[in-house]
Amino acid sequence: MRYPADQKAETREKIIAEASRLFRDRGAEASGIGSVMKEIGLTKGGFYRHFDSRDHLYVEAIAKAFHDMGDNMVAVAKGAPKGHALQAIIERYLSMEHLQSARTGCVLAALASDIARQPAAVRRQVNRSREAYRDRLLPYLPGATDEEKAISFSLLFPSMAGVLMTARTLPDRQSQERMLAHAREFFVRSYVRPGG
Amino acid sequence: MRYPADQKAETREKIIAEASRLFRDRGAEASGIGSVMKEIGLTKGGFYRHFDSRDHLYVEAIAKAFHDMGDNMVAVAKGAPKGHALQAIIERYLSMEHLQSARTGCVLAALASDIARQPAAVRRQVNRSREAYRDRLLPYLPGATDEEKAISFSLLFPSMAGVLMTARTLPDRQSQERMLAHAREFFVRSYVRPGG
DNA sequence: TGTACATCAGTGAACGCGCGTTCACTGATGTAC
DNA sequence: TGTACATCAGTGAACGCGCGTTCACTGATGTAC
Repeated sequence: MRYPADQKAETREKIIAEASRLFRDRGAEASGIGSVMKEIGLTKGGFYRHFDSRDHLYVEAIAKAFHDMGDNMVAVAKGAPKGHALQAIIERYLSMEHLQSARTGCVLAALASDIARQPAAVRRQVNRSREAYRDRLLPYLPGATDEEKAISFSLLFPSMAGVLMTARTLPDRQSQERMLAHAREFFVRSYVRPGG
Repeated sequence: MRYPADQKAETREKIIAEASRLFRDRGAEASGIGSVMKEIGLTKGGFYRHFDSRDHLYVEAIAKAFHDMGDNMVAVAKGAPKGHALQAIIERYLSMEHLQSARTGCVLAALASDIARQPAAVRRQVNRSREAYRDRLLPYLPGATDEEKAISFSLLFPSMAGVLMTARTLPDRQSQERMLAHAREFFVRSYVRPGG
């Protein structure tokens, strides 16, 4: 049957949003097209009216994850007391809430190893979303120039992603909380009050 | 046919070693039992003479990866000039050689997100190998007590793993080298010469 | 305004494929006598 | 020392399953007249 005018675009966005969540939550390889479509109430055959292949979805789902994460981090920064934006970002990133909500959390902590195994063409596209994410956060990062801020970003966020994903591997909540607490202390000390 | 006396144990070790490499290289989900067995010149049916299930192999393959990585890092530390063990470890970990050899490299950078998605029972076993790895590296980490050293470990290694895996996602060699170089500089400054 | 027709998002069955796992079988070696 | 037999690591075919992808079909809506 024919569907209302704007429905196709809406469905496409739903597929991307759901894939973005499922990929982060269960892993990209463990989340099939069938489960993505089922989750939004459609059948998997319809997927190919929106994407040429699963790989095309992969790139868009990751872009969406970077974008949503950017929204969250910018909101945290803007909600922080004056001069404490970066500290608020670090404390939110390295929180138990973030650890427990992988499906809406940082895509690096959830999928970086998987992205690293993709062909260069895919990684080139993913890199563009990563740079867009980075550019939105530059204002809150230490450094005299945008170049210095970009270096800060490419150290701080990968490091925090590594700590978050490692904490997620720990078998009990207390160890996780302890690792995150030490990391918050370290990163705030290193990036917010360097030398202080 | 019946096989020579010690062959069973040898085959078991070969399976674990090959799985350990393949899981890190291609991802755990992408490396089937068939490909592991084929790689060591056997057929997949024989796998079940050595393991009850794929999950049992998973835990052992990761333990083996931690153990081999421990051997490497201890060797690097012992080969370094006096007082420069930690610096040597950081520089080796954050090297292009390590970035390009995921199959023999750090299991956290390769598989931490995957481990995080495993049931608690699996994570408990993995955690024991991680602690064994940590304990071997304690002598080279900053801190007045073993507890402080353990905290240093659980900050430094997850952070470096995050940087390494993120660098692996970058689409070109120059960006990768740049990210690693900045990270080496930062981690040596933060951990080897804090305040210096 | 009313009618005939084209459109095309979504359905659901089918495809080949590789997965983890099972199992009857093989046959060189170790053991019992 | 020689022979008969038990052992069991590894083979290879088969299993059910879910994957990504294809495709003939459906039918409410938009368009042409």
